[in-house]
Amino acid sequence: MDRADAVGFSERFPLCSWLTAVRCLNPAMRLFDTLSRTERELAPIDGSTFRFYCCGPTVYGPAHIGNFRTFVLQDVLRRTLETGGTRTLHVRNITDVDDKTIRDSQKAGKSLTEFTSGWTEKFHADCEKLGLLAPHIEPGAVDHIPQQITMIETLVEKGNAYSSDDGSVYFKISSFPGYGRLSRLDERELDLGKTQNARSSSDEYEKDSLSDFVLWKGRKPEDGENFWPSPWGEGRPGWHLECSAMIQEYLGDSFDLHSGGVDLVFPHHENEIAQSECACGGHFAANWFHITHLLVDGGKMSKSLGNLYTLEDLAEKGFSAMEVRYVLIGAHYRKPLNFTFDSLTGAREALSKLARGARQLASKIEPGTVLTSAGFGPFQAAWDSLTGDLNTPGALGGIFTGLRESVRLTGAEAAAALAGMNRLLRALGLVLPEEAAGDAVEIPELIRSLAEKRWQARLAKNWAESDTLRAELVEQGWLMKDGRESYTLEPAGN
RNA sequence: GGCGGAGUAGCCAAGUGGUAAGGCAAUGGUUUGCAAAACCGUCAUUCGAGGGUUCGAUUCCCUCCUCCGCCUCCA
Repeated sequence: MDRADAVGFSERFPLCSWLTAVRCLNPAMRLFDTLSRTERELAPIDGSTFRFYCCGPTVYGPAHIGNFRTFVLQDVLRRTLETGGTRTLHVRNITDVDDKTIRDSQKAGKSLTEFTSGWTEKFHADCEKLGLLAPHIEPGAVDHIPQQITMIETLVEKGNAYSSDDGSVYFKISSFPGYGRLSRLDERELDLGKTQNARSSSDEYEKDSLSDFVLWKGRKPEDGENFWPSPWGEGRPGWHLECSAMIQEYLGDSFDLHSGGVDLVFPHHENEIAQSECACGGHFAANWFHITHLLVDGGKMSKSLGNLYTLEDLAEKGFSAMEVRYVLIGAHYRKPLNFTFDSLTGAREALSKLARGARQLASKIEPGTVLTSAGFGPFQAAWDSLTGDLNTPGALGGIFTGLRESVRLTGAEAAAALAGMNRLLRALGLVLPEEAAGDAVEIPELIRSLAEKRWQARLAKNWAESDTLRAELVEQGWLMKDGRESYTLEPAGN
């Protein structure tokens, strides 16, 4: 199957020799598809570029590490595909108009755009710290109002949507038989009939069926300045429709993969399928990739429990974004991941162990050797884990195992192993700590002189004074480590 | 209540119808004036509980317990 596919690829692209070679060595990866509930091989449906869409953040505050679990795993998926020689087109939106962005921008006394662009910038800064590749296209909903209106018009024309008296437009779920397939919603669960309580409920908009969802929201006073003209009067787009319209704009009617957190399966993605397949008439996404939620200390993350962390919160506690990334890829994406501070500390140790391993491997290679090997050497098992349903913890384990195996390697074999390891690290998006990272820390003059005093005492074999001074340094929060010819100082207990 | 997912050593976690990867922590050793760091070694007869199928199950089936997610705009 894999081989046959590779042959087909080379026939289609006879000139892409290096790409073909990579593909032959590393056949396309496999990934579990939420809709079909099977593991499937990921191959671009257009034969050249793997085009995928990720539901991005709603920019009304800082993203937390739970959000980033999703974005990091999406990043690993992209990196793995690219490492395997597949070209990608990555689209991730910014949700910049919805109830929360409007509400909070008003609270902040800012315009919606001013408010959301601030949080978008913050999001980008966090992404960069985490080593996330920037999407090729990052559309915002506000910039795509015409496309959204066009899609709604199409749905109304086709009889899949209807407008109500208050200027809102709803999608008629009963017009799409496939509704509920992704989330396995039993039809009995849906209230498909016209009900009286729909009209009399506290719901703010008028719709025929309780299950019907809004495509366009008629203007309301609390929207403030945030409304746009439309054939149904002034208003703003519904959240679900934003994604469908932007997907059609940048990826067309059909594309390779759609992704988001599990919570988006229903109703968001279910609704997207309904809108897009009714409006465009084709098959929407070929694959669905959903990332399970992060737990903190075994439970749900929430502000009230005080366990909702942002990168900034963790940085204040002395943890780097790369350490956070390591923790986030430390569990399989379809299983819950329990985030703890112990695992963050563990990530620090694990990362420096990887860095030592890489340095040791590099030390066995002639300087100037070009790492051209296309294989993975002792890290083949790690690569197989990664390309087999994106098993990131399996891949991490495989790197450590491969590192142990490569201890015996020399020359060209060591070079090939290092090339394989680097390729894996790139796929996982891990950047290893530099050897002398501690040098960046500023050491106060008092500490310097204490350390120097102790070093002299130690050279004079005055152990008692030496130990007293070291204890004093610890009290000041500094750890002094003796080397053969000199010493190092680092902040203790971080 | 409905649907979906998870329970593997102190912690974070892979994995498999044939007898449990890896990381952290812990611990023994080498080294060090002593430490730290580094390096070498040890570390689950057992995979939530109880049944069943099987030559054999942690892995398949059933029941139970616990936890988590979704059930209309939360990644």
